Amino acid sequence: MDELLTVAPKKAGRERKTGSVGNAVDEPFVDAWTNVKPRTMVDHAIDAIIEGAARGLILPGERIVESELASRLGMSRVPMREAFRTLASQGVLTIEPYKGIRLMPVTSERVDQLQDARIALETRAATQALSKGNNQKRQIDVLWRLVDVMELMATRQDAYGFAMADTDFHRHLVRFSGNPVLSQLWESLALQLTIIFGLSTLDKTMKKIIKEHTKLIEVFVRGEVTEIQDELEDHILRQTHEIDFERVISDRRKAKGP
Amino acid sequence: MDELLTVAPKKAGRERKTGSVGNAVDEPFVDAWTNVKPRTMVDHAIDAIIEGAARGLILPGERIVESELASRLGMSRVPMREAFRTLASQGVLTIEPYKGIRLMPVTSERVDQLQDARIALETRAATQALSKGNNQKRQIDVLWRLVDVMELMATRQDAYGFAMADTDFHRHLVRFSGNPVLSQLWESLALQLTIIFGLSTLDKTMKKIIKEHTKLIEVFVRGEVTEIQDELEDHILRQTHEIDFERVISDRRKAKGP
DNA sequence: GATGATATGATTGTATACGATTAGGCAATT
DNA sequence: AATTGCCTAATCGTATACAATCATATCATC
Repeated sequence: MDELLTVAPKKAGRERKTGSVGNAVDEPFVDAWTNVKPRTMVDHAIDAIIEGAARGLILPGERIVESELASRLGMSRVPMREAFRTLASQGVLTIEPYKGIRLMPVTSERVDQLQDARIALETRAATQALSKGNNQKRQIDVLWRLVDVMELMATRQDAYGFAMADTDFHRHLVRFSGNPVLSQLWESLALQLTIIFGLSTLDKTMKKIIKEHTKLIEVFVRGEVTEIQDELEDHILRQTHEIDFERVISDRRKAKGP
Repeated sequence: MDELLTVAPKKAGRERKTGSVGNAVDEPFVDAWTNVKPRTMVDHAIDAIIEGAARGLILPGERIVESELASRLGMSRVPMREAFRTLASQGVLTIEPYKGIRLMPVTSERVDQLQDARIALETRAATQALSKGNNQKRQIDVLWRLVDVMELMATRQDAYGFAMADTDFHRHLVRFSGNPVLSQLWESLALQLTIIFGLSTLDKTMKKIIKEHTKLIEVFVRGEVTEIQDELEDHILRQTHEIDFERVISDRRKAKGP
């Protein structure tokens, strides 16, 4: 970590939780105020680590020194360690007592495992969403809007924004299951995948990806369980295969190198 | 928390990780030494909270005061808080900044959600296990042995031991997928369900439960994907329906009452 | 009586200080 | 040369001390 992590400041006041476009499945607009929680140093630390990892300031498998990062972020080691515990429990970091903390090691095998777990969660979520009839206009509109965002980002060649919209698409699909447990597990996977892939979305296949998402929506509207399951599985596996994993890693190393 | 949590002492030395019967899918016996990690205060705290919750010393939704529990376990608040962060990230606790820590609130709705997520993970795991041919003698033997344990515990009327064997059965089934990510997510669910149901397994249906597991093994051996998926889903849902949820809660309150 | 301001105690969030463990170098020994 | 023991620096784990926040009670005001 040679570069400064200029992440922390961000106002010490109160803000809302990590937002995304829409609200929950049924809840109208109630929580907009009740969800306003104080942001502690731990939250900042968590955000900083995630962002630092996604931006390649910390590479997979690399060691993180508590005191160093703490002082860099302008806090003491105590909240730092609490952030570590949270992220370790989510699979982002590994803690070895008295040895140190490392960013999760990344192999193509592990990516496959994460994607496989994703398939498990997303297919179940879609199935449950359908069985609850959560594929009506209200939900579909959200998905179409996100595809619009993806198209916008594609024309702008904004790989980061594109990836975020893609993530949001799937996040909402999972939410339509109405099962927060599924959502929470999914978020943990999404976090790890975000860190692994970072900003490195390959622009040439954006059109293809958009097409796949429109197909997903169409199938979801139709409401055939096995069909959406197969479509989702194929979609996720395609994503894995289309990413040149070794290139992502080597790009990272180069970008950070000297 | 009126009663003493006499959980902590347990020697300060080094022990191995939380054990279960067998090893991983492929790994032989290599890690028996390399896996020996130092046990820190945080580990003790985590164990104590889980055990205290499973034994009903802390009830769902109930508040936990850091300093109180810390002194009870003979440690300072710092490792205590790290344990809280870990468990909160696994859904066992809820943290509200400056307000306090609570054991997860429990409703029958949440149990359904947990079980639903379990179905997602276990059916996928079984599917993957089959596709990798991990339903050979070596794996099946493990499952049969666990059914034997269940029978032994049933004759002994040892509800706790029975529940543990049941859990181990499913744990191994998930492991046979060879996907540690699935396993990790599953452990998080198992932890929450353990805390919710605690020791309160109802003895009258033990025989029925054993029969269900033998059926599961048979179907697993046969290797038909959709069949094992359906069987697993039914099995898990039956478990949910057979448990008198309100009774579990009220028993807890009574047992702790005065 | 309802409302609002203010003080007080309990509890959480954070910083600092100290003890414990590891990793690596170097010399002594075999 | 390989092994062993000991030393030191770096880093982690834990305890303690202090600051920030919340909840409640008390009181004044209308």
